Amino acid sequence: MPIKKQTIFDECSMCSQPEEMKIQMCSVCVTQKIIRGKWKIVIIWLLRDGEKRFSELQRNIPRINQSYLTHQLKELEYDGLLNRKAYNVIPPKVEYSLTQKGIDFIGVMEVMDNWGKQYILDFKNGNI
Amino acid sequence: MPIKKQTIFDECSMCSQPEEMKIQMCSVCVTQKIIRGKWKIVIIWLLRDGEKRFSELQRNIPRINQSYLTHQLKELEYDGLLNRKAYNVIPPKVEYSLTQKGIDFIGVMEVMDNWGKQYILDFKNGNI
DNA sequence: CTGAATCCGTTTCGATACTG
DNA sequence: CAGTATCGAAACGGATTCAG
Repeated sequence: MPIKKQTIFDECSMCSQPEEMKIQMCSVCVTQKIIRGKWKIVIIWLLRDGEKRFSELQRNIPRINQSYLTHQLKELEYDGLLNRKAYNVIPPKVEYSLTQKGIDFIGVMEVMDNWGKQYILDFKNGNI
Repeated sequence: MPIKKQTIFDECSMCSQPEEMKIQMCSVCVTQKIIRGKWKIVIIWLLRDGEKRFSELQRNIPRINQSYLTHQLKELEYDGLLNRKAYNVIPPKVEYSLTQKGIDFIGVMEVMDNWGKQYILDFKNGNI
């Protein structure tokens, strides 16, 4: 799984369309791509309190497998949402933390949280 | 692709975990699942001004194929974000519109839009 | 016009084993 | 401890054909 640069910028679904079809979606699409990975929002959420080591993340996301966690972290790093700080020691030690952009993203997740809470509530009350 | 009921409620990635690992993620996960489908946010966005016919949606999302559009619409309908109104005429006529829950979701997308705009800006300025 | 059904390639994700 | 490498299953999504 080679990742060289931003993973979310390849192309927006709409912005390659003819002018009359273009809608202001690119920015929403970019944001969507950030969180399409199954575990990315969990990773960001776990890092909101401060930096964590690889193994801490792994412990807190029990059903993720190691290689995929690495992959998701790498994508988030290349996309500029988190910092990776590797200490040159044995055994290895790597700490991940949110960048400013990652911190800002928490705001998006809070809105998602609100909407989702209400959705779940309505669902339980049989309104959906 | 059979869809019987809510597509996003199967289970949250985290809430089946032991208590000490459970984090308040379910509501965020639910919201994420709404928009994981490649075209769902575009569909919702296109419907924000009012109801549209199937063919209008198809015209406005040129690169989607018909059967997949049907599928995405069905999921959004079952998940309670949009209404499907079928007229019993020939040729067939079906109109889609947002439910209240779908309208509320626009708010989430606006926050995503803001974050994404800033992200794109920072990217263009070489800050990412 | 609005689907349904089928086929099929791609991407995502999980399991496992190995490395410095 | 924090990765790589490899394999395979499952989900996603596109193309095509058919139907009322």
